[in-house]
Amino acid sequence: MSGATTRNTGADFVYAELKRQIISLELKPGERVYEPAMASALQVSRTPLREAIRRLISESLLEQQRTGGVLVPALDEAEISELYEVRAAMESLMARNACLKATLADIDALEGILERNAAMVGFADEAMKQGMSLHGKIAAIAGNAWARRFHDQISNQMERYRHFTNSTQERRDQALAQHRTLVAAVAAGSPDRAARIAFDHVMGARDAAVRAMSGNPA
Amino acid sequence: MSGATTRNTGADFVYAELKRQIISLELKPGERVYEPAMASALQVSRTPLREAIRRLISESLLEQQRTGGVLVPALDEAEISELYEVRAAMESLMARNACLKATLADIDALEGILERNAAMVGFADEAMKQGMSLHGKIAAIAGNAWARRFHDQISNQMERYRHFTNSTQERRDQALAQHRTLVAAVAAGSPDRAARIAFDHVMGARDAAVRAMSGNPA
DNA sequence: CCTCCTCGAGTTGTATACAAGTATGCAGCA
DNA sequence: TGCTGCATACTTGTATACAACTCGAGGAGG
Repeated sequence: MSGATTRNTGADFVYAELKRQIISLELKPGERVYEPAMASALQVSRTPLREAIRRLISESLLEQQRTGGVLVPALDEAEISELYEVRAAMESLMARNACLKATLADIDALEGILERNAAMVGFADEAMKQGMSLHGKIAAIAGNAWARRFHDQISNQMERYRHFTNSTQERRDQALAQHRTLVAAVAAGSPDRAARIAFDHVMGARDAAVRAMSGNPA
Repeated sequence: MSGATTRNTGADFVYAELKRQIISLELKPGERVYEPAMASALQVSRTPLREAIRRLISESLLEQQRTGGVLVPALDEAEISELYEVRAAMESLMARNACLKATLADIDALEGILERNAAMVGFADEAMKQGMSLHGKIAAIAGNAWARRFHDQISNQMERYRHFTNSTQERRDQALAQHRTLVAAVAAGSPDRAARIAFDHVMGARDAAVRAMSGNPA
């Protein structure tokens, strides 16, 4: 038995590949996608390509223009702030729920992640990954599928802005400290406090990103 | 010049019509959708139908099974709680932002809606509409397109559960009172308080809905 | 010179034909 | 009886052909 969650269809492959190209900026913001060219590049016919494009449009990873035709959405400095805000709302909710549902084993797991995270100080990429895994664990504990869905969608969008929002070492140290207080709040079973910390944590990241962008105009 | 936002395509019509049927429960939860039958019922070929189906799947208004084939998602009592939570997070965020951005004219508009709302006491449907329009105005003031998007998606999902979560007159009175305090917080420029009120307001609706459902098992 | 129109290349939208996969019922057999 | 394997009808997935539309170039007329 393979663990595949869906039948392996060409449209799914095209979806994944296009998504990857968009998120990695391999397809440039503002660039138009022509169906015949893209279809032959991916070695499929226009039919599965179009189905993949529809999915991507409904996730705002592609954009349809009124006249017909499809575009990679342009990057917009104002949008990134909105993305952070929604992410803050989602993580805040998940922190609250995690607080209400966490078992002792869950709390041990969170603290374990925190320790490994602390060991990564100075390695930006690894620290980033650990931060993601902390959040992933919290999301799993919270167990709200819709929140996770939206959070993932937001993360995909934000990935496109990554190059413009590089974080500093100082910022990463601060993040680690905030993660500590967050886990402490979960361990203490204080949902309001956990929610507040998660919210402020992401909003702080927003402010840092906005500052970094205005300092580093694209 | 027509105000149409997109070219009038068959796929768009099919999308809107299917969405309507799903939300209104005209298509029953758990029911399978067969492409040839649905295509001929809507008088289009399978091609635009399939594109509409893909969009609906990515909004979770349809569900794809591993074997291929598409289903109207079943109603799930556990899910509605998650939907309310995410909606609470979104409205809370929007209330906060509205607080930060509202002009004096905006506040006047909110208070106007509140007055008209109060006049509707006793008319459940009208009161519901006014409640929506209050929230719509707050969303417009907040101006976070992603939050609005997600909120709309959640609202569509919740619509399917509407029949099982009828509210009481007492609950509607309470909602009106909470709306008053929310607008007051916005007028006073207290973002934290506004956010908190909005969150608790929706979470209260969640609790009421969950109670109503366990009392009225579907 | 400017405006408007026409025409044509090229693109998207739709229908249909075909290939691949899935489920159901029935015969054969232990 | 209960199970296996197969044949068949039907469904979905893909390719291709065709229709409708968009946009730009270029010429006619003002």
